[in-house]
Amino acid sequence: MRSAARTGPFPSRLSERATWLVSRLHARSFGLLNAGFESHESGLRGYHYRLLAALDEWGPASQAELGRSTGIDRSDVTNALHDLESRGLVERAVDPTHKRRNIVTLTADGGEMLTELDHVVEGVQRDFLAPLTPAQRKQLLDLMGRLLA
Amino acid sequence: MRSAARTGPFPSRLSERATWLVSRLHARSFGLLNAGFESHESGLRGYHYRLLAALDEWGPASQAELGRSTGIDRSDVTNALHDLESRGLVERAVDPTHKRRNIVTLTADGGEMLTELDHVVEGVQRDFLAPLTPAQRKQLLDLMGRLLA
DNA sequence: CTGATGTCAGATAAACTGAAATAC
DNA sequence: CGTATTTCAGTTCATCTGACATCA
Repeated sequence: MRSAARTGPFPSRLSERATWLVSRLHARSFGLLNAGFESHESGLRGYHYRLLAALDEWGPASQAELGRSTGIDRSDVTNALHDLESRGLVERAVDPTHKRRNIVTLTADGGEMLTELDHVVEGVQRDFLAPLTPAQRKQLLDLMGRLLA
Repeated sequence: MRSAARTGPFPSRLSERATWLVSRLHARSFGLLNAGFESHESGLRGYHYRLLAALDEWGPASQAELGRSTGIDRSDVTNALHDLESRGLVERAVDPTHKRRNIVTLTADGGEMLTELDHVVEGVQRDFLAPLTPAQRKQLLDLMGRLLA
């Protein structure tokens, strides 16, 4: 093994690479999420949850704003919102002040669905963070939030 | 916004969902990594780096072991190793004690390539962790490591 | 026979690209 | 004209599935 011979400001060990750790964590949380959504049988997936949660957290928004706040591509926002609208979980109305723009609003049904999906995500988060103490969980969420701020 | 009305052991805000944070962080680090590998012009990507780094970190291994330690699927390990072998960065030899198994070894050229790619990944890590203090970076890597242990 | 391994062909689905039409 | 929004069609690429032959 060559790593022992290296020196430098950053670790050379794969297990200390932030990119690798994040990638592995993503794979795990993604798998847990998919299993959770699958078991819920609503047919909704990560994209849909993200959009519902964003509408709940930040209120009505245009599709472009939703895309920016959730990190979902504008064209994928369109597709996912189409699914949500056809189920009555969101409503799209033309913005009177800017007729090209849609104002997307969470409906009552959408709120209920979000609450259900939230339980799924809560369960996933519980499993995902299980190895950590409550203080460590808080710390991790805080640090990840700082990175994204 | 409905979130203010919720109560429970876990946050209802999207920005405090571990799954969402990890997903966003992954997207960012993935983008940075891709840009880094692209600029390096070696034609190698994340898979290749992971395998080279795993061989460096844990020494020669079978393909199945590599798959388990890196989280890469067996069939993808086969493909990526084919690329690496054709460039002389790794060598594959049949395990004399188990003829179905290949022992994969990092070559000298592979070690040099890894060092180069490591510089790319170091740069990415520097950018990625820039918002955090050195102490916070250490803490984050530690917490992520615990989750994966 | 059971189980692990390496290989191959193909499917899946999130993420991205490019272009068009509309509105400011 | 330049910019932003929505939509559509198609692409990319990491990841996963299923099957098969080989060997302990």
